[in-house]
Amino acid sequence: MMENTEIAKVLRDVGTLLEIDGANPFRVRAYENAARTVEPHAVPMRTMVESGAKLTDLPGIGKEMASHIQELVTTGALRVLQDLTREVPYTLVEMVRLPGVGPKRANKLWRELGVETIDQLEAAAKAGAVESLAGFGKKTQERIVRGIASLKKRAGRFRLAHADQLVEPLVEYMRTHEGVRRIEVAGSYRRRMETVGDIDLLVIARDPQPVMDHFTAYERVKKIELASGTSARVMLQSGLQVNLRVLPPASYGAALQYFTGSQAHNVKLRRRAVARGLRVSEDGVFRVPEGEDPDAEDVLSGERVAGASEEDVYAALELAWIPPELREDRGEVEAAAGGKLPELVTLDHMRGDLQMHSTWSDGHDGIDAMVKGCVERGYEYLALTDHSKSLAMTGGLDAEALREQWREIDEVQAAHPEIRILKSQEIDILRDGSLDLADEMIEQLDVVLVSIHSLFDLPAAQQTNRILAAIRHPAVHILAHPTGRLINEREPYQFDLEEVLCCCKENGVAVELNAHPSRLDLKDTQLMRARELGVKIVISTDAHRVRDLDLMHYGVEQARRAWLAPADVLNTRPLQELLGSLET
DNA sequence: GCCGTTTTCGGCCCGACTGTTTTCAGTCG
Repeated sequence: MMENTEIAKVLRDVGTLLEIDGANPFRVRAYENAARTVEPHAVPMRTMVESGAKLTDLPGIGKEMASHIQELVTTGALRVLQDLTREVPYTLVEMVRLPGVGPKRANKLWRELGVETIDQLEAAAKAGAVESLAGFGKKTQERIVRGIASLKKRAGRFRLAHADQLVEPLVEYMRTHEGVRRIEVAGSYRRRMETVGDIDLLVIARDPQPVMDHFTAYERVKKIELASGTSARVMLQSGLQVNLRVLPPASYGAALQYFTGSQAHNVKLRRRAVARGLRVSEDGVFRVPEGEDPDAEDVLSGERVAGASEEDVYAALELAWIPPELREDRGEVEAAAGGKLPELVTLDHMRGDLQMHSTWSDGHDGIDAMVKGCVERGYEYLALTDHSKSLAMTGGLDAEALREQWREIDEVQAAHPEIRILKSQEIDILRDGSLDLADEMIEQLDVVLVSIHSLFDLPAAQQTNRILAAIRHPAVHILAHPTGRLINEREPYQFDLEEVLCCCKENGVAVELNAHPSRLDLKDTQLMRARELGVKIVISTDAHRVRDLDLMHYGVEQARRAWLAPADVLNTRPLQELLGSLET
């Protein structure tokens, strides 16, 4: 059974292989477009196929794509892909993702050097065989080596949102078993880390075996790696490893605490326990009998003082319950001991979204739809931030187009007095730090958002100066996705973030926490630093369609990992207060 | 391969940068 993300991946891979093979570029794009439709679609393709829904009604899905999707859903494979991989090695798809390597170069590397895998490419590049190829050179070769190193660093980790898509149906499936009394996902997933390596599933059940059998029988399981007693480990078809532990009610809280981690957090807790004559394990909290070595292996000796719930585990250590997002040993244990845990921001605190796009540039939905989407989510305001003109590929707006857009905004605003539409633009920061819109236009915007979308490889000093110049523009309010990273895809550009944050502070410019799960930019530790410096922070989805507005929770989760309270986040404030604090 | 129609073909976001060239292909967003 395939999820939409997996179907999208297959379609995308077919497109990439066709591209390497030199196929018609528009045909290639058709596969990419189809993937972009399938991936975020609310209804699973398998449900649509089962119910006989017309797939060709979806944008970018014609007769051919519909039949591909049908085939994938029913057989789990795609004939077209199999045929194609007889022509072009499947592994070249991965190569194309390296910065500096596109379809043409991948083709050349393969045909002229016989390179098919990343490992072979690495060997060839390190041996200096790549630079001698026509169209390649020393710099490209070095770039490839760097790209591979970066790729290997993140091997096997899934973006949180990707993991969500795989884990949610699995949890639903597990719940359908009558023996499952309670189920929780622990680990880095529960701490809402930006990427996760594997999944830890905890289940309370009286009788473990039927639950274990149910788990290993999940149709998306590719391989059962281990299954005995009360624990199992499987590999899903997506490559995600999932561990299951079936537990008795009495130790559920202790196990949940233990398997949620982090390692560093748990070490700190156990140290605290020892100082109180206690021992914490995944089975519970125990009082160490007089004269016994607290590090002894026999974990079940001594009186059990806690373990059924996480709250009582923490309470036994004289600690308030600590939200999972904080459990990184960044001072949360000390804070919990001193009653100084922060009141963390929640989704309910958010009163508006300050970055989104419409069909005026590269968004999928019109202004009216986006506004209604924000109304439905209970927001008081939103900022419409279509791109500026130098981003030609997105259909960025020049001054004239922007004025036209304002007329439409005024109309939509008149129809929706219940929400305030803030006129804004995501203005490109040009090479020299100047902005991609005339000052007389900028001055008329309610919110001025600036960001970088070009020249990612400038030397650090130059990049820093470029950003500083933009921040110093007196009209600028928000620096969007400040580091430019794409999780698992692209490293941040090189610049001095500390200097930029200080400059934001001096100039009253807020930094964005871009909530899109492929960005989450700034990241948690950087946000902590921003907050420490007194820099204002906003959380925005960067939505390109109505559904993307729901990505706000990823931003909030990341903010919680950074200890942010509602007061630290400007768009938790009512409209007038927000506008006031953007100006100062 | 999709789409829309001026309805079964012809068009499909496009401009800039980089490193390789010696006038530009390939990559990127």
